[in-house]
Amino acid sequence: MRSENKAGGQDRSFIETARRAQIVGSAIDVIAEVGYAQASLARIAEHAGISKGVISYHFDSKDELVQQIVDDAMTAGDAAVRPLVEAQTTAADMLRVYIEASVEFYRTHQRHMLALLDIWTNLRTQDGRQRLGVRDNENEMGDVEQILRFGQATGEFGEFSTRVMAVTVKQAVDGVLLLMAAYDDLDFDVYARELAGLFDRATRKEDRWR
Amino acid sequence: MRSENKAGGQDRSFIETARRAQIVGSAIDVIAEVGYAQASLARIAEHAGISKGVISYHFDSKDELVQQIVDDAMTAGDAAVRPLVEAQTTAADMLRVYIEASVEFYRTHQRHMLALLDIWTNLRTQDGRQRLGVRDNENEMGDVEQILRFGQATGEFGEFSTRVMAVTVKQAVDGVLLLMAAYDDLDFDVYARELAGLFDRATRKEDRWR
Amino acid sequence: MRSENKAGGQDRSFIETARRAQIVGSAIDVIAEVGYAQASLARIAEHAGISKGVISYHFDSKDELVQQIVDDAMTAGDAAVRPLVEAQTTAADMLRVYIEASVEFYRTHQRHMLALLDIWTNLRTQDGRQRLGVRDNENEMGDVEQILRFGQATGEFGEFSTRVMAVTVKQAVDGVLLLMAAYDDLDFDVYARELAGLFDRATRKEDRWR
Amino acid sequence: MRSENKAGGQDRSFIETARRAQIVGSAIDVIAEVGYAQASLARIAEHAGISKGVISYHFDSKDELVQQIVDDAMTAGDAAVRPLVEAQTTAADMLRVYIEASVEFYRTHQRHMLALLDIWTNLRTQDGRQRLGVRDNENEMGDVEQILRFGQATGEFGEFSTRVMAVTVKQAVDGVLLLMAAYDDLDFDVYARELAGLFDRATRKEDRWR
DNA sequence: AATGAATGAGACTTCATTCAT
DNA sequence: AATGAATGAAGTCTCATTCAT
Repeated sequence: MRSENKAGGQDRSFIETARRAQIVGSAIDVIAEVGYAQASLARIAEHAGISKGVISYHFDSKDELVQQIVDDAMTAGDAAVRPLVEAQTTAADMLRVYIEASVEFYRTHQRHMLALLDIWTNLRTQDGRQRLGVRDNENEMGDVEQILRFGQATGEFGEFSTRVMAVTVKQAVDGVLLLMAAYDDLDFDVYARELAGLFDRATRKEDRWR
Repeated sequence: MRSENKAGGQDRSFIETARRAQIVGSAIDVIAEVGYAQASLARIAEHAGISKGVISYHFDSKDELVQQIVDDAMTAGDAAVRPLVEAQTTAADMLRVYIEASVEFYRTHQRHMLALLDIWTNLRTQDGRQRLGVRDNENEMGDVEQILRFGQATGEFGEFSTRVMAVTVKQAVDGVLLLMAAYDDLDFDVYARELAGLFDRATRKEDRWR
Repeated sequence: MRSENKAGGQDRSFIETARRAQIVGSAIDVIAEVGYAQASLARIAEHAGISKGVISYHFDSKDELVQQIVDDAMTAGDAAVRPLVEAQTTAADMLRVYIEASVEFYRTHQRHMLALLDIWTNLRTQDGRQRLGVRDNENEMGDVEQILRFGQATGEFGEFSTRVMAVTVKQAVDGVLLLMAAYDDLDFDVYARELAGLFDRATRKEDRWR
Repeated sequence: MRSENKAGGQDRSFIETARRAQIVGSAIDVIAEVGYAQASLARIAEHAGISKGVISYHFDSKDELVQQIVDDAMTAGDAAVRPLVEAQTTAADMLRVYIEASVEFYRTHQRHMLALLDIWTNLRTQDGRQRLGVRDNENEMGDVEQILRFGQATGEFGEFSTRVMAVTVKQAVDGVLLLMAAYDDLDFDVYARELAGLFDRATRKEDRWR
C-alpha cells in the first residue's frame, strides 16, 4: 500500500504512520473549513496542535501532503463503494448501488470530500496545468463506464455515450456537496434515491414498453 | 448596466471601460491557464502588457476584479441562453434548449467558464466560508427549477425532486469543462445532444406508455 | 510675500493663487483629521473636489505644499499675535498678551495648528533629520525670548534661563492642542488665563515683596 | 509582567525575549533617527542585521511592535521616576523631584523618548483619530495632578487649575527633546534646575509674603 | 523525532509623480 | 489650466521551506 511505505521502499514506523495520519486529518479539516488557498501549513499545524516543522519533517512538501489526502480519500471511497457494486448482478442494480453507496460515503466523509473537491480544482503542476483531471479519475470514471457498457451489452441499457453518461453520474454525485454546503438539513437518502431514479430512467432501454 | 457604471453613479469613460475589459480579459486568460491561486496581479498585468499598478488604478481591489469576471460571465451566459429558452413553448423543449444553449455557450466561452469554475471554488469570505454557493446561483438554478416545475404542472414531466434535478442539470453542463480539459477533440454537439437526451428521458412522464 | 510669488520671481495669477489657497486649505483639513502620514495627495484632492494632478500642477512636490501650510500658519499666527504684543508697554503685559493671543489664535485656527503640529513632527529632510526644529522656530521663540530678556533688563522679571523659559512657554501654549483633542468642551479662556497666571508667577521678580 | 508574556499566557522563551528586545531596540533607533513615517520594517530589519521576515515572525504586526515600544518606554519611565517621587514628603519636593527625575530619564533615554514622541503623534486608529492622547497619558498626567492637588490640600500650593498645570509640566519636560535635537551641548542639569524653579514659583502660595 | 527560529520570495496595495491629451 | 491614466518603488504581511538544536 502506498500510504504505508516510503518512496525508498522501507516500511514506515508506527509512530510515523500515526503522525502522518494525524496531519492528513488536520489538513482535511482545515481545507474543508477555510478552503485550499487559505490552508497554510501553519494553520494545519495549529489545528493539529503541533509545530509547523513537523509537517515538513514527515512530508517532503506540501504537495506530497495534499497528494496523500487525495490518495486516502479515493482509496477509502473505492473501498466503500466497489464491494457493494460488485455484489450486484444486473447493470441497473450496479448503477443504483454505485450512486447510493457514493452518496452515503459522501455523507459519512463530508469533510474529506469537501477538501478533495477543493484540492481537485487547485492542484496544479508547476507549469500551471491542472494536476488532477478526468484522466486521473479514470479509475473511478472507468468503473462507472464499465457498468454502463455492461448494461448496454446485456440490453438493459439503451444507446447513449457511456463517457458522457459517466461524467454526468460523477458530477451528479458531486452535486451533493454543493447542496450540503448550502442547506444544513439536506436529506442524503432522498438525494440518493432521486439520483438513482434519475439515472435509471436516463439509462434504461425505453422501448421495452413500446 | 451594472458593469458600465461606477459605484458613485457616474458613467465610465470609454478608455476606462476598455481598460477594464482588457484587464478582465487578461485575468480570465490567466486564471483559466494557471488557476486562481496562481493568478497574481503581477501575472495578470504581465499578460496584459501593462504595469501592475494599472490594475489597482482601475479596480479597487483584486476582489473587485474577480467579482467583475463573475458578473460578466454570468450576465453573458444569461443573455446567451435565456432568450432561446423563452422562445420555447413546451417544458421539454425549454429544458433541451437550455442544455444545448448552455453547452454551446461553454464552447464559445471556454476560458471564461474555466475561470469562473475556478473562482467559484476559491472565492471565500474572510471567515473562510465559500462566498459563492448554490444560493448565489439561485437565479440560474431557479430558472431551471422553474422549467422543471412548469413541466410537472403541464404533465409533461413525471415526479422527481426539482431541486435535485436542477442541481444535476447544472452539474452535468459543468461536466463539459472537465472533458474539455482532458480531451482536445471534444465534440460539443455530441455532448449537448447526449445530455439533452439524457435529461429528456430522466424527466418525462414514464407511464404515458403504460 | 513669499506665498504670492513664484520662485522665478513672477507674480502668480489670481486663479493660481486661489487654487493654491484652496489646496492648502484642503490639505490642512485632511492632515488635521487623519494625520500627516495618512494625508495622501489623493485624499487631499478628493477633499478639495479636484483631480490629483492639479496638486502636482500647482506645487512642485508634496513637500512644497506642506511647506506652504507651515508658512501660512506661522505668518497668520505672527500677524494675529505680534501687533497685540507690541501694543503693550511692560514685559509682563507683553508675555500675558502673547499667551492670551496665542491661545485665542489656536482656538480660531484649531485645524491649522493641529496640522502644523503634525507636520512639525513629520517633516524631514532626505537624510532623515527633522526639517523643522527649535531653530526654525527661532523667529517665534526669539520673540518670546526678547520679551523675557526685556523684562529681566527692566527688572520686572527675575533670574532664569530665557531659553528654557521660552521653550516652556511655547510648549505650554501647544498644550492646548492636546487638551483640545481630548476634551470637546475645553474652555480656552480659562486655559489662557491659567497659563498667563502661571507664567506671571514663574517670571516675575519674587523679592519685590520681601 | 505584560511585556514578557504572550497573549496566550505562555512565557516567552529566552531567545524570543532577546530577539524582541533587539528588534524593539532597533526600531527605537530607527524611529529616533529618521522618524516614524520613514521607519519601515525593512529599515528596522537592516539596522538590526536580520531579515525582514524575522520581525513578522516575532511580532504579529507593525502595530504590535510599536505598541511594545510605547509600553516599554512608559514602564521604564515610570519605574525611574515614581520611587524617587514617593520618597518625598512635601508636595513641592515631589514636584521638583518629578521634574528632575524625568529630565534625567530623558537624558539617559534620549532615543527612546524621541521615538516615543514621534509615535505619539503618528499612531492613529483606523478612522484617523489619534490613538494616543492625553487620556492614555492619564496615568502619568494623573500622577502629576495628584501631586498638585496634594499640594493645594496641604496649603503648599496656591490656587490654579491642576489640569492645566499638569499638562504644562508634562509639556515642559517634553520640551527638553526639542532643545536636545537642536543643541548638542544641552546641559540637562541646568534645564532640570530651571524647570524645577519655574514650577516652584508657578505653584507655590504667593501670599505667604504678603 | 520534534521544534522554534529564520529566510526570502512573492502576495496585494498605496503612493507621489509624470505625461499625453 | 486641468485631467485621467499610468508608472514603479516601496510598504506590510504571508508562506513554504530550511536548519541548528
